[in-house]
Amino acid sequence: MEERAFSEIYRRLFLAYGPQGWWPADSPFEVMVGAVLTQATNWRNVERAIGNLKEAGVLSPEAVLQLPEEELARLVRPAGFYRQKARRLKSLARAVLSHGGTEAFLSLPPGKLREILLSLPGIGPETADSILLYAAERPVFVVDAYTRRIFSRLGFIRGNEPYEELRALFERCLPRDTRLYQEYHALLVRHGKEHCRARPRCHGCPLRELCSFEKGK
DNA sequence: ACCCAGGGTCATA
DNA sequence: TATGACCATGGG
Repeated sequence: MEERAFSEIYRRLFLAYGPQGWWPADSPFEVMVGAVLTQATNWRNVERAIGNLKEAGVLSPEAVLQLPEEELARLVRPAGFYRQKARRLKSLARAVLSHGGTEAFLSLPPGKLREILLSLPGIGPETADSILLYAAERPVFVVDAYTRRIFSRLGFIRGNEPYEELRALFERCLPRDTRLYQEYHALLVRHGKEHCRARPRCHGCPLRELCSFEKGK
């Protein structure tokens, strides 16, 4: 049904922007940390926070668990929501270690891993799936706000569907391929920032021929 | 002075 | 199921 269209959109995005090299991180645990810190937050600010963690030498589950919560909060402060994020990182680190470390944790069966992640405070479907896709490298399609906005403006969805419904839609319409999902999500974020913000800048949009949104102006 | 950013939780109806 | 308030920093 939409298989053709979804693949065509990917093709155009890749042609327009090229490979995005996601997720930008030096280790799987850094991916997990970034996934929490970037919640409703500009990536720039996340980079500062992660820089602080590296500088302090605490970018490991062991160190995060050791560090007093107030100290952790001070380090991740540039990322905003820093008190709850410090708490969230703590509980994530605790879960990782209780399953034998990052490697063992990420090697759990994907369904089981997803269940554990979702049971943690402050980890919802998008954060969990980002970890599954970019840290555990499992073929899970990540649905974020840009995905909703872009595809609703293209006319394929309303935009307010439940998370699982959209994830199922994308996974049904695309080949089950981890690299494809990684690149697709990254391209959607790139395209969203560039052309599909709340205040749209449709001029020069690589998807304009497919977009039913411009007419509404 | 606004608006927004690579969400999630909780209370309410 | 579906809104709304809240969390907080930094850039445009």
